[in-house]
Amino acid sequence: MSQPVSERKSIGREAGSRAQRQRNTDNGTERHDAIYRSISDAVIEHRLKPGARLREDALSEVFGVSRTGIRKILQRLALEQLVTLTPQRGASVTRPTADEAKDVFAARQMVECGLMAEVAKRITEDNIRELRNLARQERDALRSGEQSTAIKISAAFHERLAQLSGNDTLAEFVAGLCSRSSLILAVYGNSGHLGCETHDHGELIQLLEQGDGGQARDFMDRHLKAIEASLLIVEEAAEVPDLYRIFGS
Amino acid sequence: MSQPVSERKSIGREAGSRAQRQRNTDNGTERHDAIYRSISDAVIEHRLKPGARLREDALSEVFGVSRTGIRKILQRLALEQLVTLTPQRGASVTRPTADEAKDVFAARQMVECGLMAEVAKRITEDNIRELRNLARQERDALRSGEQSTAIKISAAFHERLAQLSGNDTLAEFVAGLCSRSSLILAVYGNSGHLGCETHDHGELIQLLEQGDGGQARDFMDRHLKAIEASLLIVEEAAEVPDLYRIFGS
DNA sequence: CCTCTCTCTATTGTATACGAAATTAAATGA
DNA sequence: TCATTTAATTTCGTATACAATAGAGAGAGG
Repeated sequence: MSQPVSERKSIGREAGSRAQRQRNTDNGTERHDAIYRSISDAVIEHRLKPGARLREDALSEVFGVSRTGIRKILQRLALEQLVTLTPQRGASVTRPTADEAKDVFAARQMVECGLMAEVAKRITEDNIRELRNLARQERDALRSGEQSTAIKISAAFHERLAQLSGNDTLAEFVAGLCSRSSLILAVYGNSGHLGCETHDHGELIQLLEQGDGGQARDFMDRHLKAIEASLLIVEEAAEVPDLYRIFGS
Repeated sequence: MSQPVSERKSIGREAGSRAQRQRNTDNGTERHDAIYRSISDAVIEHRLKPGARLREDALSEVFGVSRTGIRKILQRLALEQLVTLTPQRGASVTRPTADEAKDVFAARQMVECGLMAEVAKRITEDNIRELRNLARQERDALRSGEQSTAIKISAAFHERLAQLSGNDTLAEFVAGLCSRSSLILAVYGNSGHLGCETHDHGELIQLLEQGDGGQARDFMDRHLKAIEASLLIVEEAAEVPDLYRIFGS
């Protein structure tokens, strides 16, 4: 369980090497993007659990790309805080701390709520349709019990919403926050009571359709507060327990 | 001027190679960080102008590190939007567009203003002293006509302010925005009328010292609006001019 | 039986070499 | 004289090889 990748060490070893040799001709950027998304999704959907080590060799064998490319991807993931890169020990899926969770949700509350007015102003019929579509997919995933898929789609919903504000910088920031939130939900989430309530997003869309930015903002505020409140934040053990304090002097 | 680095091509060529070979023993991360800061500062202080190409082997010769390390640093800078990495043509200092400038300042307004209340609550005597120190340094730099230094210190001031909120995620975001702002100021800045007025920061510190979060927020709002208003945004030429529209049908 | 130390292996960090793509310059034809 | 095509040079993208380090495991001593 702690080495989720190395289980498949033997998959496509020589085949991978050959494939990548030939692929040199076509556009490598796409391939790297695909791998990036692949790992990112695995982390977000909790198929790679926090703390899992991501060895460069193993990844390069699985994806048939040399370590150089993997390192690039890993660095990108590290800057998004999805993986942690410890200096001489390699990469591992980040294990978000309670503080981090608090910060991320505070950030989301500030930015996403702040964006609602602009979104309500700029939203079009097409956008509404698209959002409804996402909300429906999320509901379906939730019904069929695919929690991780639901979490991913929920993140995509919030991400798209931020994009509609027209501010690319803030949209990108929100996207990063949503990814991290997915990870946080995967760790601290109460499995019985998933992050976003099913009907929440639908209601929000309705408010936006009416062009009521103020109410949308308030709704988003409650929505995010509700998600945060649903987290099971356990006070984590200190790295090195303070035995003196615990056992008296 | 368009190849600001290659002028010094011959500096420390073999010496660099030897040095790095030996330096393998001590911590290489520091060296990379130093190079990163070096380039970052050069961009922020406008010694490297927007559009300037950053050739990998030129940088590797200047800093005495192999291209591999340079690439890593360049990617980090690219993710912070300080340099642009065009697929098959290498790295260059990003030339912020007017839209980007607008987005960045909108983001700063939302986040930095939103943070003021928390900052006012948490600020300590030591923090006040530190901020006053920065404000003084900025004033001095401005008096001696060192605009680029003043811009850098001003960014550091805003950055530190955000850190005091205790929300690391938002603080990092603000730090990135400040770097980009420096670049924007370097491009669109009216040289007669530098971004932050000298007395502004001092006044802000005073409001924070009094613990008046509301007023601090309003002040920051005006402050950022003033900076943005001071920008000389020229409508940029479209990549490919629409000749039909210009010359009639 | 537990703990401490030493060695060895596994994994990362860095440099270098090779191959591909793009831009530039020159040459030739219209 | 200008445009078009081709060749050459420059620069990036990727793989591989080698060096260094941290962690695990075994062995010895208490």
